[in-house]
Amino acid sequence: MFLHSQGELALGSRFKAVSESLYAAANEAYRASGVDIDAHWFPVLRYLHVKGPATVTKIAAAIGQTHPAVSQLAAKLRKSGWLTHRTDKADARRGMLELSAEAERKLDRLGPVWCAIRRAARAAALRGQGTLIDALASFENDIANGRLAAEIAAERKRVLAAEIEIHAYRSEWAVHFDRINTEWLERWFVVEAVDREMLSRPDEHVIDRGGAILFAVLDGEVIGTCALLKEAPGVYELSKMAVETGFRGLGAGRKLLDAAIAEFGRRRGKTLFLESSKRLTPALRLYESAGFAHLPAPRPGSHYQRADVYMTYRPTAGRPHKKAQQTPRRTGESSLRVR
Amino acid sequence: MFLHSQGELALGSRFKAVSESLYAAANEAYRASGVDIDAHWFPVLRYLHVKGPATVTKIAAAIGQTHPAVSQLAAKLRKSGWLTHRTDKADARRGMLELSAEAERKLDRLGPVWCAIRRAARAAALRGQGTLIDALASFENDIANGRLAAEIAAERKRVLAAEIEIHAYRSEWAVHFDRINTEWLERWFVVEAVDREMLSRPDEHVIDRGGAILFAVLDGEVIGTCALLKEAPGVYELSKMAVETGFRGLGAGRKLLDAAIAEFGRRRGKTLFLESSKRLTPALRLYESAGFAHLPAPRPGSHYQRADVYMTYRPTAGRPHKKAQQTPRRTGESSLRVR
DNA sequence: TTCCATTACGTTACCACTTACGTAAACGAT
DNA sequence: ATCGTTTACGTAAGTGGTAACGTAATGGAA
Repeated sequence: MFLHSQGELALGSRFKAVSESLYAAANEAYRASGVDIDAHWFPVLRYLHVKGPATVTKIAAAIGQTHPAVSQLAAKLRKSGWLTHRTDKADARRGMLELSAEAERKLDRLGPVWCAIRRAARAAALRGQGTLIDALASFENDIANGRLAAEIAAERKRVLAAEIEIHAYRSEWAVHFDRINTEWLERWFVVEAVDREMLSRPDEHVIDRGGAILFAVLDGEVIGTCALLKEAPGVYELSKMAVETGFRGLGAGRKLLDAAIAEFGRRRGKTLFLESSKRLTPALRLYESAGFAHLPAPRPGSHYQRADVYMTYRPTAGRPHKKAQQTPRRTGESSLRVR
Repeated sequence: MFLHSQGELALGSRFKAVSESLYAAANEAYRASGVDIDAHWFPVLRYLHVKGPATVTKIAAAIGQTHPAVSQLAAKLRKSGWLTHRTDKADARRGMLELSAEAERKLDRLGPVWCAIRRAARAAALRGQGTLIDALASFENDIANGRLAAEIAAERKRVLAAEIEIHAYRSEWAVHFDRINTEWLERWFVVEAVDREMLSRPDEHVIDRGGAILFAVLDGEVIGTCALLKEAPGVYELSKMAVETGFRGLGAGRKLLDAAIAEFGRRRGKTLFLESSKRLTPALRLYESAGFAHLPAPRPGSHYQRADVYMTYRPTAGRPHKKAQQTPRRTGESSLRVR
């Protein structure tokens, strides 16, 4: 092609073409998943999904676009029911954009598609070797002959066919323990120094002190974590339970919780407690169904100021363990998490 | 930035943003050069400049855009005098787009700017680690802090300040000998098997047979070539004289010709001839001014079927050699070339 | 000769995004 | 308390592109 002979001079045109092809490939994947979503909406929707409600200008700055672009898209998404908008009471200029419940539910399940796109794109980018021009040419080639789209479809199939597995701690997964919990903390609270410390050195703060960390893994991707912190001999705290945005409602939370309780049993623990927040109702319902019972909050000597829920595990109070594994709930636990 | 945390998922948005920034950076360089041109026009204008007149659909296919895009741009460029349009007599559907004389003249001088853009872009790409995604991040970084624009400006200054030098043959420049002559041949005639053979192995076909190849070099970039082929003892043919598109009118052709004649003298040659075409009037005028005189074409035993001009060097017929070096002509020799 | 598929290319409508600008609220210095 | 500046965000207009369609010429095949 003529443009390729122009070396770096035509990079602008080629980047733009690649950009549009990527949007098209992503849209194809969304259509295949039966989700009525446009790839151009991704930055805004994903931002709101991961970070929670935000203003127009904040989103614009975060995703590198102008605020009119976000404003116009938001207007459209509001009309089609993806977003709700309420003006701030404190500052009448500001309007908080928030995902509708339905939008949240749709996005909660998009993880596998995103995973497929990410993998296929990464593979295509890595196949390009050498100079930028060569790498770009390889990428363009994969797009032109449909390889990228084919790989996205194949990866999607793989991921959808895979089962969620629970694995014990591996130090190479520490980064995911950090990533998933940090994302969750930023969404719902704030990351404090204590959090950063534990998340950055989980070997030291959890494993070496007699605790355990479990990972939910889907086709090789870490999508959820859960920790069992040893408070005292026989006393464990269930903590750092989080499922990655986009992989909710697949039963990962339930499997993590069951596995954590099993691990607690294997260690012949006497007391298993957790602290959480009333805001996280879906998570609380999960705990209740697994056999946790409420105690008056706060727990004496609690590490967390904002914890207004305190629960302990009472095996007889919940339904039997077996049943939990047989019929994993698939209804939207939008934020399975213990604090 | 939020988008960067999304890995390959946001590649589409990022490519698009970088693309737009590249256009902006290029536009800044054009503005600095005082050329009233938009970077978005580059693929179309450059195609016409390098390849010659073409139809809408042909251009569209070559530059990877849709034909309406080219059609609309062509309409705009026609209005502002960059293009002329004449419908084909043989096929009334087709219309040949052609650069106006003024456009040709402008583009002939843009080589230094393009060179600067190419160098700065390549440098930015090399700062990335090698994969496409790293290169993208490097570009984003250099664009954000203004480094790309600064380097384009700096390179432009360097190139503009540089003098055109004539250098003897180096085998690592063989690729440029091929590139520049192939571009030229494709523009004006067609590349035949004989051409391809000589251009791909100049050592063997020119140097080893007692000939010479000269290169015009501007700040390290090879922008022109010229060959002295040994026909027989004391008999040389001036051939393969070409200056790269975009570097015309800088005097490279004149310098190459003078250097070739000097080399001919150094070898104590008796006869120096060339074959060319009547279509290439600016080149013919250059040869005449350097001391070449017309003989009846075709030359007995000519290699070239389409050569309808045959000239030999008559030192006394032209103005003295010294003067040529003192006052290089800078008027538009749009296609300095011997065939 | 007729007819239909193909080719060339223009037109239209639309889309995502931009720049430029306007409005209103909030803020801060005097 | 006032007034200029900043912030938030909407609107309008323009840009560069696409998809879809229309039209006219061309070129076989029936």
